[in-house]
Amino acid sequence: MNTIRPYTQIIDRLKAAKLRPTRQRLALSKLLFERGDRHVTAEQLHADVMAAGIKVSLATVYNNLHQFTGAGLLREVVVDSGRSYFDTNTTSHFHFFHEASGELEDIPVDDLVLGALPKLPKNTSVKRVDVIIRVR
Amino acid sequence: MNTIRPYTQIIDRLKAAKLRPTRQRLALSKLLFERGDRHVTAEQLHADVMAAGIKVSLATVYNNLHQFTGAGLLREVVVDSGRSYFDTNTTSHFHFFHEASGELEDIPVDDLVLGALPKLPKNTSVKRVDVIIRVR
DNA sequence: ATAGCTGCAAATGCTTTGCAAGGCC
DNA sequence: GGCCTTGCAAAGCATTTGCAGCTAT
Repeated sequence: MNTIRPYTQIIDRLKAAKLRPTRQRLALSKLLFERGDRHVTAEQLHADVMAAGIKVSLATVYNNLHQFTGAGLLREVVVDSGRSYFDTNTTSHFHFFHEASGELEDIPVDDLVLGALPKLPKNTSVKRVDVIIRVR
Repeated sequence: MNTIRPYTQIIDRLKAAKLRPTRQRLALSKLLFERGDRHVTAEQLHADVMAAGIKVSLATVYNNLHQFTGAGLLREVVVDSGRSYFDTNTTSHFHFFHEASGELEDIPVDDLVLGALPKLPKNTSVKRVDVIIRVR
């Protein structure tokens, strides 16, 4: 059957983020957070959720991806100008980008260690460090 | 005066890249390659070249930026989905990105050393490593 | 009841493309 | 002359926004 059951765990997570567990949001959350680490584009997630039989507009997918990102449940990874990936792994880690397939792959944390950070520009603090190894 | 003199050095560089030294291409080259390291967007460069009194269309700026990139004279840096920077420094180095101003800044090579690269996915080779430290 | 969500379609912003006219070799 | 370049305007694409109607609490 195609109904999405309202999993307590996900609902609690959404409540903690002050996001109402609507039908659409629940469906998206299930796809994102119950399948392990994922790297999805808005289009892909939209296709997924439609395939699961839940009607959600693409605009709503975008809105939710950004709300999740704002709440710290997702991390946005920019690879191309013109395409954003959303990563369900919000811990500090880096990526391989496969130019041929357009896929993102996590780099195991221990496999790439950054040396000491450089001296930062005056009056700034680090918001995030992005490392992308482009392979083909 | 506003005329751009056809600098031999630049012309040779263009010839080596099999790009005809047209008036527009020369003007763009001068702005890009005679001012030290620069990080420009297509829009910025277009504004610069217009300010220098040479009429160049935005499409031509894009075309040339890509031709230069293809010829290895520039390097494209993706920071945002929806905005591309072109870097005149084509040597291996990393960047600070100032979120507030939208500016890119080179990190001195010695200031950030990458540890050993991780094991690559099967049948792949590294095309490029991008490191962006986002500060605010 | 009401603040928050959603869907749709239109708008946006950057970038690319098609094609006729122009310029370099 | 022939081929590369350019300019313009139109098209493309991913993403955002405005707003009327819906829904969770």
